[in-house]
Amino acid sequence: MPDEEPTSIWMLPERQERSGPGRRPGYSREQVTRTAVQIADAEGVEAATMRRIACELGTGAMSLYRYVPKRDDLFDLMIDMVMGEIELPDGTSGDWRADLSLVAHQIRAAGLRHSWLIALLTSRPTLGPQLLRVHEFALSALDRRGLDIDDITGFVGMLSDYVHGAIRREIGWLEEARRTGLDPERWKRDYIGPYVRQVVESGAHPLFNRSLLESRTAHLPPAERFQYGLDRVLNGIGAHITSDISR
Amino acid sequence: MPDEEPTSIWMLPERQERSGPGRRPGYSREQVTRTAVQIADAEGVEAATMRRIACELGTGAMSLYRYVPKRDDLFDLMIDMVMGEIELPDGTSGDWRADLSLVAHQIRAAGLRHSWLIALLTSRPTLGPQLLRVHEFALSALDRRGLDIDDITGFVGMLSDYVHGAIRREIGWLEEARRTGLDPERWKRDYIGPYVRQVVESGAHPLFNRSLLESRTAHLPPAERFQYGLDRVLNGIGAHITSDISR
DNA sequence: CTCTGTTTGCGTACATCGTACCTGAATGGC
DNA sequence: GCCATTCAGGTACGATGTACGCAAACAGAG
Repeated sequence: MPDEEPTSIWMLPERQERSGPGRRPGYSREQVTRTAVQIADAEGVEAATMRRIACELGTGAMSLYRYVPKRDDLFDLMIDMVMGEIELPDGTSGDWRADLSLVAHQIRAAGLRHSWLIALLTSRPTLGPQLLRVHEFALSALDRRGLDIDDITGFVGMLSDYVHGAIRREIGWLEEARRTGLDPERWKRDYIGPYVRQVVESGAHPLFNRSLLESRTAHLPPAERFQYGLDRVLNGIGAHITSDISR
Repeated sequence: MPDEEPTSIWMLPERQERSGPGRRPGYSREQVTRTAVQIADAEGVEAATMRRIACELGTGAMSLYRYVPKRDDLFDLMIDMVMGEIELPDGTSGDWRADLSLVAHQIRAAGLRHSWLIALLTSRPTLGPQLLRVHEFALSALDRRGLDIDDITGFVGMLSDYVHGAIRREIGWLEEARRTGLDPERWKRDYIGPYVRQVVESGAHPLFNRSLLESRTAHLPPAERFQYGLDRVLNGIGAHITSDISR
């Protein structure tokens, strides 16, 4: 029956190990996904091709299609595997600020460990079980605080937007240098450097210049810069919480 | 001299129209970019291949490389052309809230007109002249309000993150349906629908369920929903402005 | 054990992509 | 009119996702 009707990867169960006579599957969906994640970590997501993953597993490219319907579905699986690395307590603590900070820092850590994560996560809507788990934790951190569900959803979205944007700003240029093949040093000096210098020296963008030259947080450790922006987002949320002694 | 050393597209001038004897260029960088934008608008950015663009212009694929070094550079040019559509007054009005709202709504409009814009814009750091113009306007809207440059940059980044995220949420599912080739109706009913229903019925994510089922803004016109979140972001900024009667 | 039906492993093949290279035509200066 | 120069565009290469089909492996029936 080759006419698999197209359905979400999360609805499509993996081939059972013992469904009847025939060869036993030599690999698993989870194993394929883990290999793809490892390759993407080491060489970028564009290196995680079907052939390369299969080669790493010691098999042929087409074998992977026994475990994953399409390459895009594999991306969803990779995202969800990495979201599974995010460790959260069983329930919220009651301190919404601490809970949301925890989620934010955990996602940042995952995004730094896997530099392809944010690009994939924001390139397409995906709703894997692990992502849902993290999302639900963030939502419940703001529950029972006098906010209606639309505000809760909106604030979590706002936080999410900030985290994704901040991580992108943190690794964006580095990733771009790697993607073009140049080493970051040379890329910065010979490729983007001259242009930025020209823009600065033109004097046409005074505030942009100040944000480059006069910034103090720009030379802060990235983690502190992240926290700096995160605090502003959390303050924005706190301003809408009536009993806002942050707990 | 074919050893063009790699440099930013913004530093690489277009071939002069009259540099010496030889044929006159039949096209222009701007013309190639506009064609690419039109194709991407109509059929998605993945349809704007070098061959397709050239075909549309009535020429061969390789001819385009006389105007654009690489395909990625063409993406930067497309982004900047669309950012050029954003109309802003010559200077800020003095009402920072109105100015930032204007930028946000203009970017949203551009993102809806060109459904590929946000995906490209957030997939790689780019700094074209038109993007710089818009960025500078947003920065200067918050200038002279008692904020230091780090706060100004941070708030504009926060706003930018929200706008990108909100647009993605607005067109994300629609785009995904188009990308997979199914019509949105069928995609929603047969593809993602059953999974979401299963998630909801499992009852494992009560707040996620409420955000789907009890939301009032979810059934609001998209423009109002955008404004709803935008107001929250602007409130967050306003809370940090000392003389905050919004002007 | 032998046979048979089922399921997986995987090689082959195809369409499509970006783009390196090369040939030939067009064109302005002498 | 000749020539150096420059662009148009065909051909070609390597890489991609993946449709297709065949051979191998294995469980159960006889």
